[in-house]
Amino acid sequence: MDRVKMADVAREAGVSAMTVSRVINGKGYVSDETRRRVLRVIERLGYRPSGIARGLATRRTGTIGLVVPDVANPFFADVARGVEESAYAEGYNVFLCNTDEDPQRELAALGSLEERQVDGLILCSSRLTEDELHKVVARHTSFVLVNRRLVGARTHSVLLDDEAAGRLATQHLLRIGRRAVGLVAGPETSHSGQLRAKGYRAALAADGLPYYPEWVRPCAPTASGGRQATLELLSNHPELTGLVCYNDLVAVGALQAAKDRGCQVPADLAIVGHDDIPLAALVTPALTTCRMPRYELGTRAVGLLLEQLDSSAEPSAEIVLSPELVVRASAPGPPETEP
Amino acid sequence: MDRVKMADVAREAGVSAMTVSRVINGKGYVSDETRRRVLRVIERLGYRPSGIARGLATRRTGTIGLVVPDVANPFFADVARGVEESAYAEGYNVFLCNTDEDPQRELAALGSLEERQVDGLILCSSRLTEDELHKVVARHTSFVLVNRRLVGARTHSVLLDDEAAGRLATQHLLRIGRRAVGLVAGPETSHSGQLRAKGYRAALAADGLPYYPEWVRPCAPTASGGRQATLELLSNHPELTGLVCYNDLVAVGALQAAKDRGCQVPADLAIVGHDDIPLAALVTPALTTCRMPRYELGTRAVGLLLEQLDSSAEPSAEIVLSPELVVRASAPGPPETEP
DNA sequence: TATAATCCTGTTAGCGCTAACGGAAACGTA
DNA sequence: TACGTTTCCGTTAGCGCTAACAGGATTATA
Repeated sequence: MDRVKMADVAREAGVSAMTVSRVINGKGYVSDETRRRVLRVIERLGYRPSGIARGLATRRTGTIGLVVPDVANPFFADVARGVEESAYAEGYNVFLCNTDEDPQRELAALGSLEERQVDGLILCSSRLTEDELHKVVARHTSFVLVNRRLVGARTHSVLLDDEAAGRLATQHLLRIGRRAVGLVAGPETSHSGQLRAKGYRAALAADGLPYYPEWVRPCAPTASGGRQATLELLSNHPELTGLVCYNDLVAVGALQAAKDRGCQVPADLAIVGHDDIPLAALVTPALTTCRMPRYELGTRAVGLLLEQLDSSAEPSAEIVLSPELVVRASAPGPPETEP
Repeated sequence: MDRVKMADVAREAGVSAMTVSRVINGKGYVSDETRRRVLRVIERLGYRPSGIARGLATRRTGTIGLVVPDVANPFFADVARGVEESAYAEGYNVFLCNTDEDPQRELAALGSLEERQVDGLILCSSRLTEDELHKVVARHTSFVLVNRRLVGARTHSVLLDDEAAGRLATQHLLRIGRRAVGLVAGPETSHSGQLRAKGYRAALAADGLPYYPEWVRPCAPTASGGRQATLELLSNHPELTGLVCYNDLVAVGALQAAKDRGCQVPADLAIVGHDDIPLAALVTPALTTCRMPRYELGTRAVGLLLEQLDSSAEPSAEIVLSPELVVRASAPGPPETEP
């Protein structure tokens, strides 16, 4: 039992395949009577056009490739959701490739998507070297980087202002009177982590406070990484009254470490995370955190990509999305002051 | 600048396009010398075959469609990861469609995937009616249902034993001496929820305990739904010493409700969740839960799908995956007994 | 040496659709 | 009425690859 082809519909409707194509694509001219006749046959035969054949003829597949390091990470899941819903609304389908944080997997996925002739590519938090990334970008006319910049390339990017996030988190602690504020910094190789640390230092300087490197600890980007780094920090520096954490997962580890040491949160130690993943609101005490608009990362990336598809030789564009402080029990806001 | 075609490679290598195809696909006979010459030209020109053209000629696209209700839900994210990694290992790419729990979106996604001529479809936790589902299945030769059964259809399914999960969770509480065990049941329309409730009742009966309907409360499948239902249960039935919860999110809500009422967990009230999402290990106290092998749901679904693709007219197969109890602080195990 | 099988390569037709163009009829305007 | 424009439909060629077959050369065996 073969699939119904346009030629089958054409024969039954007594028109050419090209007329059927015109009806389906709403192009050119078709009389109302002819259109009705064709649509009736389409309905009766249950015809569905072949996107494959269409892609070959038009050199457009109506697909977008999205490459993410780990779809089970709530951060990337939200980006994927943003991409998928925006793309779907514009009639595109998304090929999602998960690379398990492996650059080799990433290169393979990109190659595979090229063979499938996706109309454009969105590459999220790439783990490739700058060299590799330049080569990849050169092969595609429509490409958007998410959460990564590439200097010297005609590439669109959607970024998060990680420096502002680090500053905002630190400022909040300073504003509620915490003067001994440490940083659980995440992986030393993390570009986001470095920018958040820069924001931390900038907030201290803006308040005229000294920066103590011994109050800063790198860690794995996991709850247990955060727990361990916090235990070490608190045991060497019991004077700390606040902690800025690389992300919410690390902050949950810090909560656990505080409990391990009989430290009350927020009374003895106030804690601030980053990202506002769903977990942040569900732990006790709920986390104060810098919310990063992940879903919007996805939707804006699609926006940029579609602009590229609709026009040619655009100069590269860069969108930077700003964080927003979400105040919860782990670091409550300052007391209300009378106006 | 046009993409390099097989014909370009053929011209430079001084062979026909068909020989290039043979080299690329490792089919038929090609002399070593010719193969080397062709591969050199492929490398030099940076040729990548068109998967689109190949799909049209071979009627195989090397793609699998996966439809999930919410990719940001950790349950489905893990299924997606399992599918993607298994498929990738077999040389397939996955089209992931997110339906936002909307049956109309689901039907649209399925139609779209049909046009793209995916080689097979995996439909996860479908929200379609039985009628609708029958119609969808009839259009595809290769189809796998995940976490849903369809009676009267030649369809493969991969299922979770939700009844066993409910039984296991309840048995654990009974084993640690909790005789007044309630159930926060999740949505009344949830098939999984109904099976877990059945398992709860079976475990009570197996211990010769009476079933009290007033100890059972439906709720939304969210933390706040769980919190509210638990508050109501505890206020009407302060005699309860244990709670089985529909899933981990609902169980976190129950933790919050217990704290609201000054109830110590597990001393006054032991709590068990379902699914073992990452959150379960990160809250305090960490949740005892029934771990459902979501990643394996995905990998087994791909396995079944590939079997279908490799042979014809297979009878329908059904795989049922079993839960596993993960004991944590919210409901610790029984004290060790001397052998 | 004759025959059959294997190796190697090229040619042909087709997968299912669409861009581009052409021809005819109908319509609008001067 | 003549001319230009619009509407309507069909034909042609092609998108980039591959299944199937054919023809010639080489190898193995009786």
